[in-house]
Amino acid sequence: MTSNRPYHHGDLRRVLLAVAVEAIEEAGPAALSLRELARRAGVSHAAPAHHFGDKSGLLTALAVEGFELLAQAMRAAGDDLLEVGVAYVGFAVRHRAHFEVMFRPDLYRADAEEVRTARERTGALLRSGVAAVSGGPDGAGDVRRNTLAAWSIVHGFATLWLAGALPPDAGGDPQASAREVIGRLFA
Amino acid sequence: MTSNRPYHHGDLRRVLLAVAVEAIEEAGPAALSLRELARRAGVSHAAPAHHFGDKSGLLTALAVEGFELLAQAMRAAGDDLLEVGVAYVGFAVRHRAHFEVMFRPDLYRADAEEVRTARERTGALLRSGVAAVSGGPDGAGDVRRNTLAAWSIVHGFATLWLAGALPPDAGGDPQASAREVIGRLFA
DNA sequence: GATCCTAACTTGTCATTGACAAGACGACCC
DNA sequence: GGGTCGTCTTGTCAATGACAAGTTAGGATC
Repeated sequence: MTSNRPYHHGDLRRVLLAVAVEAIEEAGPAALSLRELARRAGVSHAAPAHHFGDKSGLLTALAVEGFELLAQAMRAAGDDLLEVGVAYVGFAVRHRAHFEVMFRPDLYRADAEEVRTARERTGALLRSGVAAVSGGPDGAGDVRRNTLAAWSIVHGFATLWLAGALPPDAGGDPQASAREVIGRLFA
Repeated sequence: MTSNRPYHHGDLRRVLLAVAVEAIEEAGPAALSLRELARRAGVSHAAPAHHFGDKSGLLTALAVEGFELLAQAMRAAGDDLLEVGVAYVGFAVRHRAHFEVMFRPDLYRADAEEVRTARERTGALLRSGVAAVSGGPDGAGDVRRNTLAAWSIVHGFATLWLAGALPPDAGGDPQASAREVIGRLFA
C-alpha cells in the first residue's frame, strides 16, 4: 500500500472537489464525509483538511465553483431572457451537486469574500438580462420586481425538480417543462 | 440528577419534535444531532431512537407535520389564489425548520406512506386553487402548466428568501414582496 | 550539487455522534 | 398483587471531524 503512488498527488484539490460532486450526487450533501472523499481519492484521511481546512471549507470552494459555472451557463444562453432561465434550470439539473450546496448557506461559509463576489457577479448577470427586456415606463422598480419574479420562478422550478416534488408529467424533460412554465410569466 | 423527573416523560415525542424545530432554526437540518435533542429534552441519549427509530425517522415525522401545517395554512388563506401563494411564503418563513426538511428528501424517508399521502393532500389543494382561476379554453393542459408556474414562483421566492439569497431590498417583509412578485404572474 | 525551506501529505489521537443491545422502570389491566 | 407491555436508561461500538506532530519531496539559493 505504500509504494508506487507518489507522495505528492499534484492535483489533489481538484480531484477532491470532483469526488465530492460524485458523492453528493449519490447521497446528498448531508451525507458527505471527508474521510470517504479521501478514500475515493486514494489519500489519507487528513489530506482533505490540508486543502480546505474543514468540511465547510470544501463546500465553500464547491459553492464558488458553482456560482462561476452558473454565470458561465447563463452567459452562454445569449440575450433572450427565456433562454437564460432555461439555462438556469439546465445548470441545476446537470450540476445538481453544486446547485444544492450553493443555496444551502448553513453548509458553508456564505460570508466568505470569494463567495460574495462570485454570487454578486452571477446576480448582476441576471439583473441585466431582466433589464434588457423590461422596457416599461417606470424602469428601476419594474426591473427589481421583474428580476425577483423571474429568478423566483426559475429557481423554484429547479428546486422542486431536484427535490423530486414535481408530478411525473413534468419529469421527462425538465428544460422543456421549464420553458413552458417560464413562458407563462411573459404571457 | 436522578430524582424528581418522572421516569415516563409522557409527552416526549411531541417535545422532541418541538426541540428539533428549535435546533434546526438555529443551525440548519445538517447540524441536527439526536443526542443534542435528548439533552435539550432532559432525557437519555437513546430516548429519541425509541420514538423515531433513527434520525431519518424523526425528520420523516417532521416532514409529515410540515405538509399538514402547510395545507392548513393554505386552506386558511381562502379562495384567492394570490393569497394562497402569499400564505405559502408565510408558512415557509414562519415554519422554516419544517419547510427546509420537507423539500430535502435525502434527509428523510420520502417514500414512506404517511409522507406521500400528506404531500398528495397538499398538492391537491394547490391544484384545485389553480383550477378555480384558470377559466381558459383548454382546461386540463392550462391547469397543469399554471399550477407548475404558480408553485414554482411561490416556492422559488420562499426558498431564495430562506437561503438569504435575495438582495436586501426584498428582505424587510417577505410576504409583501411575495405579493408583488406573485402578482407579476397574473398581470 | 549540497543545503534549506516550505508546501503537501501521513500517522496518531480525541471528543462526538448514530445505532444497537440489554436491562430497569412503571402504568395499566385483570 | 402479579403479569405485561410500552417507555426510558445504561453501556458499547464503529465512524466521523478536527487537530497535533511528524514525514516526504520539489525547488530555490548558494
